[in-house]
Amino acid sequence: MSFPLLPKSFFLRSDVVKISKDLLGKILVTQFNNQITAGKIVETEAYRAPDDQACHAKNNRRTPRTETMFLEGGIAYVYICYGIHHLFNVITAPENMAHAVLIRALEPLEGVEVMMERRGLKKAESKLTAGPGSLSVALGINKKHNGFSLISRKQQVWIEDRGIKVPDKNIIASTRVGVESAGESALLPWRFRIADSKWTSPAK
DNA sequence: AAGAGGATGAACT
DNA sequence: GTTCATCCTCTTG
Repeated sequence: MSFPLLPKSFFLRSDVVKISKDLLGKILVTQFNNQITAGKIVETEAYRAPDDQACHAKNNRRTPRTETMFLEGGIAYVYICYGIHHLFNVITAPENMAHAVLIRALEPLEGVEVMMERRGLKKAESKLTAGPGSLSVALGINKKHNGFSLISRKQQVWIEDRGIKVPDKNIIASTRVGVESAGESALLPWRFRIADSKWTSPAK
């Protein structure tokens, strides 16, 4: 079986909020050491420079870390949070527009045994892949994948479209997690979850 | 060169 | 609900 990948044009659109919703129901796949792990995206957050003050690249701030965000859409942005957690984002929009979608939770589909082993869990409970730090561990994603292309299978991380449609009425929008210090931007309803999924991280 | 703080998660009480 | 692990990045001096 071979499902189509999301085309570059999917990522190059300028509305990162729309893309965040469109990514719900898509399949994030990794293949490291010939082990496939895959999960349906059930929770995302949009980050949009320059106006969004919760975004690392707010006010188009360029640093060695944020430089990835200014690259052309269709690549991964992975950074370390709190010194421990590797957070996986999808970069969108054309070059020099620093937009990103944080993937916050997955519904495990393939390689569940591998994921459980990586997470040190004995059961496929929701904490296996709920929360951005957890899903990165489950899929084997870490900082070294920063900048990897998502639009081919060659760099072991990609996103498939398996034809799952998530209607608007099944999408819960709410404020983003952990951005309280971002002033007015903290109020933006840019966190999106699939309403009937048990695999998302908890409501606030 | 030093210090503060962070797009979290786990283990507590 | 609270604490804290743990370290990289950025700012300041």
